[in-house]
Amino acid sequence: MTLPAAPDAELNLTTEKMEKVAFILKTTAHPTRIAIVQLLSNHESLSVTDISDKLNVEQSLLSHHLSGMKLKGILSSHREGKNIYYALKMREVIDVIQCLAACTFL
Amino acid sequence: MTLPAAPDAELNLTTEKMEKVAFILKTTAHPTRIAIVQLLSNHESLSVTDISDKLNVEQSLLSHHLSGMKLKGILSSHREGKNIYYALKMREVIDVIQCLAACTFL
DNA sequence: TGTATAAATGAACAACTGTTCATAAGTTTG
DNA sequence: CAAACTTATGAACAGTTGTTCATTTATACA
Repeated sequence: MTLPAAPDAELNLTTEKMEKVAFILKTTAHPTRIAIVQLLSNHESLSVTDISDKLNVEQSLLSHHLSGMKLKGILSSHREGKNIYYALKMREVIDVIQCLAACTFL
Repeated sequence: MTLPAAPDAELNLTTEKMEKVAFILKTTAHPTRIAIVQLLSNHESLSVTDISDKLNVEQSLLSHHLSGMKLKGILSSHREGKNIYYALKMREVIDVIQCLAACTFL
């Protein structure tokens, strides 16, 4: 299911928008973080240990990534007993990654 | 002209692909570099001074950005007399930025 | 209350990035 | 060839990022 590959649209962003775009790109630009987005795109919400197990990333490191992403508005979280569940808040990120992933020549 | 906003597709990338996606994101994640992509999406090819003038970025700094982007496969370049012209090689990057730019709530 | 489990935090540090500055290298033209 | 112009390069440095480790906070449950 690839995106429709808009045939070379013109790009016309304001400086402000460019900065915002750069911000999003930067915030997502990391294998672990992309894996997190992927996981949460398929799971509605997962606890830190869930994610840690599935991705094989050490608790503390994962926590740093998660809270960073939350801080930047990409994820949301809520506590449920002992666990804290994270969810994908900015779902547009999926589109972006999808879009890039479609560049098969990569 | 917004992208069709594929309604929450599932994401399923291999580790390798995730790394490549992260790489592209990282390579593009900078206001100046996004501006460069934008310029070159509208201009086929421009010399360094052209770009420097239009973006108001100092020559040396721009050169660093340009050669980085070239090294990473995003741009191409060729000499023509005194000037060196850069062009957008990996045009898929436009789609990505387009896509992100469509997230108006940003 | 004490112990176990889950997650966050903060210090420390290496690695990487963005930027500036001075200089070099390639090209044209007088 | 010298002078002018265009672009690249490399050193230096500040700032940011990714990671690890030890510790702390929060919750549950015996």
